[in-house]
Amino acid sequence: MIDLRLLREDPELIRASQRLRGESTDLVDALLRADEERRAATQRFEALRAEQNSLSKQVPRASGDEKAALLARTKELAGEVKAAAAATSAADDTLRQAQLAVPNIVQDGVPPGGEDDFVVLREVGDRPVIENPKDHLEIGEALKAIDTERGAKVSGSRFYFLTGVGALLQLGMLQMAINQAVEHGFTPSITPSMVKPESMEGTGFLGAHASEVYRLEADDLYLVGTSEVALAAYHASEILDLEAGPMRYAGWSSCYRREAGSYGKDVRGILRVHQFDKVEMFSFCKPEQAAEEHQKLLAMEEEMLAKVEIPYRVIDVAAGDLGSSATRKFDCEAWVPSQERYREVTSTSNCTTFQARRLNIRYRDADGKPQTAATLNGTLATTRWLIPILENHQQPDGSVRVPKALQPYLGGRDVFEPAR
RNA sequence: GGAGGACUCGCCUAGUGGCCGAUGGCGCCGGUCUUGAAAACCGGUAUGGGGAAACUCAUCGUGGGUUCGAAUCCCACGUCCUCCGCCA
Repeated sequence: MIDLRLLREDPELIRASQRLRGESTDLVDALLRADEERRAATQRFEALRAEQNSLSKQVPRASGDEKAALLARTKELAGEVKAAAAATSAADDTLRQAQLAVPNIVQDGVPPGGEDDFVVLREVGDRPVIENPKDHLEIGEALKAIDTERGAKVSGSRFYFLTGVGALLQLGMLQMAINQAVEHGFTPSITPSMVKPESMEGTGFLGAHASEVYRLEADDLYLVGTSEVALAAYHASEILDLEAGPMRYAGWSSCYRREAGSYGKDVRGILRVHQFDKVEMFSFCKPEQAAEEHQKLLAMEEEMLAKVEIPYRVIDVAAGDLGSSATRKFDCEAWVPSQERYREVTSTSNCTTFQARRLNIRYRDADGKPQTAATLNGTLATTRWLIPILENHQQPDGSVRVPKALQPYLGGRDVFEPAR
């Protein structure tokens, strides 16, 4: 949610941001109107309520005719107050809806435009020279590491089994991610993968992407698409102590995505699946620290990518592709030899106070006054990483070299041989 | 699944229809005293909204209801605890 004070002071700032995103400025004007109306409704209600309170106080002291007159008036007032209260709460709802409709303000420097208008910040690592590269599924099947056929048999399309070295590789990689996070002072966390509607709503995943989310009707719960949801909601309605610096978490969870509307897209292998595992970083900090923290999360991602020895590039995502909560977003895209292109493997977003405002997450400023905190998130490793790991390290004989940093997590193995 | 009990300001607690945004203790912050500290004493110590301000409104798990008036009465829900049953 946008800060309403900022909206009142400088609506043009928000209109400009909307234009950068390629979205309508009407939403901003609707929000301004809703804000205006809510304040008017509030004032009407409060005037009536104040009168009611003061007359009510006189009732016990009055007697006889005076009391009867007072009661008659207060009785009448009670009805008016009730009506005014209803109008106020309707105005509150309208305001909230209008506020939810306006995305975060785009940070200065974000490239304008849509999905294809990102700016490449850097390319890191040398792409391996591989003749007729096999894709990850072919490699994974040969290693008996990935089984999408049985995934489909058991659960349907976009499901898979990781078996043998595939299972070990994923566990090792995620363990390595957790260890790195711990080294950097993050609190390792294993989080619920089912959450209440308000947690889902609070993190902003029930907006434009509601159709991406699995809902458990019978229990009124949602399956999370990332542990960001649980980690963000973890401190909901709390006042955090951020004096010692940002509070950082690394959440390990399974993630669930419906992938509605992506029929026929990336259907082969495990690039786009309904369920995967992920270690996600999440930071709570003061707003003035957020941009620096964003760089820190990006550096964490790059450190992981270096450890698995994958060539990648970092992109500065364009305004129109930011999603509603982010003010800026950097993706790391790994080189996928079989596709001869880069594919997203991490994403880190600076949500400034946008998400925390919804979730009512605050800290105390130098004057001891509560202020809305900033939140940021970023990917440290996911199942999808297995794709560039397998493909970039494939050998002509069908084996796969294990990156050095990963070897300790795999009992010292330095190569995966195809199963006989 | 069934039967009970509880939910108040960081923590513990008082409060059974108007004088309660709410008592007291602990903790915390500031001050006095002290070479310094402790102790003692004094003062302060929820959050949000509206308003230029004076001020005002809301919040006692959540949402409804009764009433001129609700922390207090009624209903529903949630969470936690105890017991019984059932399943790991």
